[in-house]
Amino acid sequence: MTTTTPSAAPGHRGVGRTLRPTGKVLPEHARAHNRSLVLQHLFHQGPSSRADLARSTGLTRVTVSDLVSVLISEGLVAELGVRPEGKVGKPATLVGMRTEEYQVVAVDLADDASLRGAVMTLTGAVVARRTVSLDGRTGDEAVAVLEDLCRELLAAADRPVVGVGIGSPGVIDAAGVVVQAPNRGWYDLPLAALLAERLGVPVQVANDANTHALGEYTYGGATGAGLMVVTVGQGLGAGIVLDGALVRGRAHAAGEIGHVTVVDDRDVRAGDPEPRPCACGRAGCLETLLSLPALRRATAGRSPEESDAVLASVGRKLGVALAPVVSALNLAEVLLSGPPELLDGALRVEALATVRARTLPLLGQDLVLRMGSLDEDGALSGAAALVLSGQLGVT
Amino acid sequence: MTTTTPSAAPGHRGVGRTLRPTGKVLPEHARAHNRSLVLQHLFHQGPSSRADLARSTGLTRVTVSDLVSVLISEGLVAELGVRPEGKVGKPATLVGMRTEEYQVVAVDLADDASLRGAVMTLTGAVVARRTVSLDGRTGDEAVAVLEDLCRELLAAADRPVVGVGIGSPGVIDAAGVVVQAPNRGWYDLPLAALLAERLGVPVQVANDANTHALGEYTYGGATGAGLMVVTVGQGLGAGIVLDGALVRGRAHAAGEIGHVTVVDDRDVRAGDPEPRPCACGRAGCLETLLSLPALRRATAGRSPEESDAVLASVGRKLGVALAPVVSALNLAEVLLSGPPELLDGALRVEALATVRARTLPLLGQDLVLRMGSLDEDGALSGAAALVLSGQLGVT
DNA sequence: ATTAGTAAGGAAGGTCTACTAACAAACATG
DNA sequence: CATGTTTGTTAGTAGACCTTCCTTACTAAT
Repeated sequence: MTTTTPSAAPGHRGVGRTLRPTGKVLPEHARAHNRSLVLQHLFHQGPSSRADLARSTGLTRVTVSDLVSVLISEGLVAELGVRPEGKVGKPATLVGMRTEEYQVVAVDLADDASLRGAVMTLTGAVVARRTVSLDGRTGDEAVAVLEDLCRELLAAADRPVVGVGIGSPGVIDAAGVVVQAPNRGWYDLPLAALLAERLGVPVQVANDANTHALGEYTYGGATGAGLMVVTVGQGLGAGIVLDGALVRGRAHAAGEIGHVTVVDDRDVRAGDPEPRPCACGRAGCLETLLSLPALRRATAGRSPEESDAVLASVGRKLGVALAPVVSALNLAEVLLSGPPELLDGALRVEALATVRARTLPLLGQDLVLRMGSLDEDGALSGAAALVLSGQLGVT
Repeated sequence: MTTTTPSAAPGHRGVGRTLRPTGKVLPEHARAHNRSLVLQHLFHQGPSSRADLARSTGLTRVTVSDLVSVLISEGLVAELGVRPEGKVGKPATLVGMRTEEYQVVAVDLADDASLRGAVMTLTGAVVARRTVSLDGRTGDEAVAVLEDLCRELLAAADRPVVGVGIGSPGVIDAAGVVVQAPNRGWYDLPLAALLAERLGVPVQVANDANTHALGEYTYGGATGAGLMVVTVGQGLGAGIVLDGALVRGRAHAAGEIGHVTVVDDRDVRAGDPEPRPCACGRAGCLETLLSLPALRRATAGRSPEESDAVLASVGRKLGVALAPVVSALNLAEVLLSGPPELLDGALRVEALATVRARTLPLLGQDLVLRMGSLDEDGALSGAAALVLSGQLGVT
């Protein structure tokens, strides 16, 4: 660094201790932003005329025409002929994003035993699938398996591939470096950069729960004004979208709600069963109640009524944990992702009731707590959304 | 509106249901951003040379020189002579923000009975104070009292005033419209626009707890990567700063954690006293335990040991409510604002211990939970920070 | 059939922004 | 004293968007 500046101006009371992230903005960044804006509208609104795009983006027709012509020359957008509906004036020429002419490779690493991948169109339709077993391999060997899977999927694509998106458990920073993913034995592994170099294709990597949230926002039509997606799988994760952007957190660990304590000795005194030990080394974590293994164990061999009672009690714990988050962030939507037969019943109903009962009515009343719109391919859709976001700026 | 676009392209599975906030970016916006960037560095790092600014912003010396010359012509920045420390090369000309040559009017509406205001320099030093009693006036009358106070403060300023910043309880949107502030009898009141027109000066209005958080970030040197400021006063509020920006929430009600339920019948079974009724119409809200009236009532006439026990139990409740938020957002810092004799002892210690005990060690271990750096003028500093942010882009 | 009127899209020219390249000024050092 | 280093400025260039004006193509009214 340079030797900078005298300590402080008079009157500064300790201002400026912390590093503030700053960044210059160049006109070309504005251009990229506006380009994404056009793509965004075409993606979500479907084919439009240039004039339509000008109206909805606020840019002039000239600028939109210019941006569109670049997008057409790149092949991302195509003219689709004249709009049929007749009105006064010159008929509009529709342009549309060529969402079926490009593909994305999406990989879901949520499962401990196997890697699931797919080739998808830009709209999230699955074109081909591949699944490979890990057979206990971890570390560099697991990376090699992942790389092979990606190659296979890239070969299976029958259209140009925009990029590879990977949703993985663990703590992953914005550059796609896996800070830690204990299940895979990955620590400080620059997975995105590494695969991008080996595959020769852009690669985006992010936490699986976070990508899931992004997927619900991009493909599921969820709001971006305050969204939390709770993913129930082997473990429990969550992703939060505020103001259209993923929340990452100080150490890139935002969304790790699986290990919030929800059962302690006070709860036992109030009538709860003993807290179960958790893989994290403590006990009573939410994940010990709300995860597929935990839910299956708790409902196995029970009558429907008994199961519902158990699921409701888990829903209540979830609601208790969600209430402060909903309040602090004034969330609009909380989505649950996982098997509907376990989640979309007493559990969900009780969770919503609990959140409503425990928050300011102003905050809780309008809250939506529902199942995610994405099916079992939600994780893959999220990984695809990651590519759309990273490569095209479309969310 | 126009008649837009056919419903959707084939393959769109319900994409684009919700309105996505978008906005074009023009080169002039980039310019404004870079201008703020320069001001920001001068504000926080103190006087620097143009070359220093170029290095720390990433802009070229030419561009920085250009921006600085504009700022100088506007009077916001001044040359301060040559840097004393001799090194090789041409000596640097220091330029600095003229923080003492401009003033800000800040008003704190947190108190139910009176309005506190001050004239402050841009660095947050108080130049003059005024306080007026409301005498029970509400609605338009309260607005009139506020307007008079602002006029008085504007007259008391002996330097040009950059703007008026107001921190008020209630739900307030980004445009400074008071959606609801029951204590004042304000509903859908465009307070910022109204006062700006009457006073002829830019006016910024935001929730008092949110401004407080902004103040800790701007003046207190708190991190912007994940900050929550919990303000304990007549009631309980909070503000959250993520990625350098205030979280506003779906209905502009982010930070309303005062009415999260923390005592219910299960807690009673576990040994807690009966939940107290709350002003919100429910019972057992955090605010019924953690607010100045509640804390004073709970500690009045108690021995220090008894008081500490009470405060610790309140701290525990706070910790239980904070744990899910800290986990979900991976917060870096939680600050408490209010009387240190009540907060900065057993309460804070127990709250931190509770959060740590109830969150993933990775998340809780590095968490800082401390008193805010701002003194009793914290609310005013926050209001001043609001003006800096709104008018100059400095946070 | 003709004439208005309306809307879409493109071409020309202008302004703004930041960049690169080159240079003069001012100082420390060998 | 010559040399090298750093600062800040001047001049020229490329990019990005804007305003204005024009042509094209269609509907609606006469």
